[in-house]
Amino acid sequence: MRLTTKGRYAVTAMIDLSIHQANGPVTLKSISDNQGISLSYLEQLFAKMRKSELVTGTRGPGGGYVLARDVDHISIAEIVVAVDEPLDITKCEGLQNCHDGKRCLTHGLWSELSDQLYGFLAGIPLGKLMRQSGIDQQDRQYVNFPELDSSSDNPKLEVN
Amino acid sequence: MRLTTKGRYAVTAMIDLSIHQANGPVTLKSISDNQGISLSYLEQLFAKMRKSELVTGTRGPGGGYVLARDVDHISIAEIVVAVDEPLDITKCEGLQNCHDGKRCLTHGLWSELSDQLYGFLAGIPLGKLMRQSGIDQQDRQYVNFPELDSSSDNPKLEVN
DNA sequence: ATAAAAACCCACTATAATACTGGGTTTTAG
DNA sequence: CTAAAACCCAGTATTATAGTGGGTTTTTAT
Repeated sequence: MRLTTKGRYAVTAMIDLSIHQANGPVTLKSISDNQGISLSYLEQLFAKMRKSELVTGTRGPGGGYVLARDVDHISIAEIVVAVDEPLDITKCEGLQNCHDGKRCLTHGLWSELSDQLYGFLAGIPLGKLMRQSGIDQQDRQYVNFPELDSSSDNPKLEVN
Repeated sequence: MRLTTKGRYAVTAMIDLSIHQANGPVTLKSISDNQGISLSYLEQLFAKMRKSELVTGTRGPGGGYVLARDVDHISIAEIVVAVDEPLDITKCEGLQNCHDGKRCLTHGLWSELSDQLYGFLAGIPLGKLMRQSGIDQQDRQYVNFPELDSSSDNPKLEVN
């Protein structure tokens, strides 16, 4: 399991979507404007999330995207996995063998860690993050974070 | 907090180091051979981990690296953070302002999630992963994973 | 002393992933 | 019929990943 800026874009877009979908389908254009992500990149991300059945798109004027499921039945893990592709298995080639026929450390250990991480992110529903955004489920566009200490400029965090 | 193949390389190398350091300092050459990571790339990774005081290097013949602390006092989180650079803050520029003077969703939500993730990985000491490798603390080089179900070819995992 | 092993350092390069640009075509509401 | 939107695709710029290849210093062993 990887966790990169790409996943963050997807999660961010999904939060924006979940906030605004009460008024009907949300256009990628509006998410693009709100979150500063290019429209075409959003299209790519949503194409994947649509294939993973996290969102459904409706065409035509008044169309856009809505969540395919309730906001509390979509996990962060699902979103992240939907957009980051499985990345060709370079060394082990999916087998248990590598490095001249012996199994490498990486294979088992990272899949173990990855499993744990997946479980962790699977336990965080989109709705939880959405609620933490401090928005009152209305169509407000800009967000503040009362429960977050903004001054914690933590070196361990990497926030774009 | 990011989690990419780079972090996996670092964690893998550190596990290899922790397994072999009983016999004295471990050379990057040996880690390179064991794990199939290029020597120079390892040098880059270890330069960062040395700056983060996770390892100490000794020069000259018989030299190499050892862990700077006990295997149970180095967390996976520390290793990952040591090698993945803070990645220029593109939009918010470290401020709480973005998108025409308003605070963006991403900033607070992802740092919140990132914090949780960090806490999660901080709770996993290197020693735990090392022990899961099934090695008996001896100088055995190749590893099996009795407690892992190899047949779980899980699509959510990305294992190189 | 000298040679060799290793960290340590640096500049460059190849590959791959990220993110975007820009053009389309379909579908559908009005 | 028009326009708004999803949907699609090929290409490109930028960045990160991973590696190559050369060095210098430090230190041990001969």
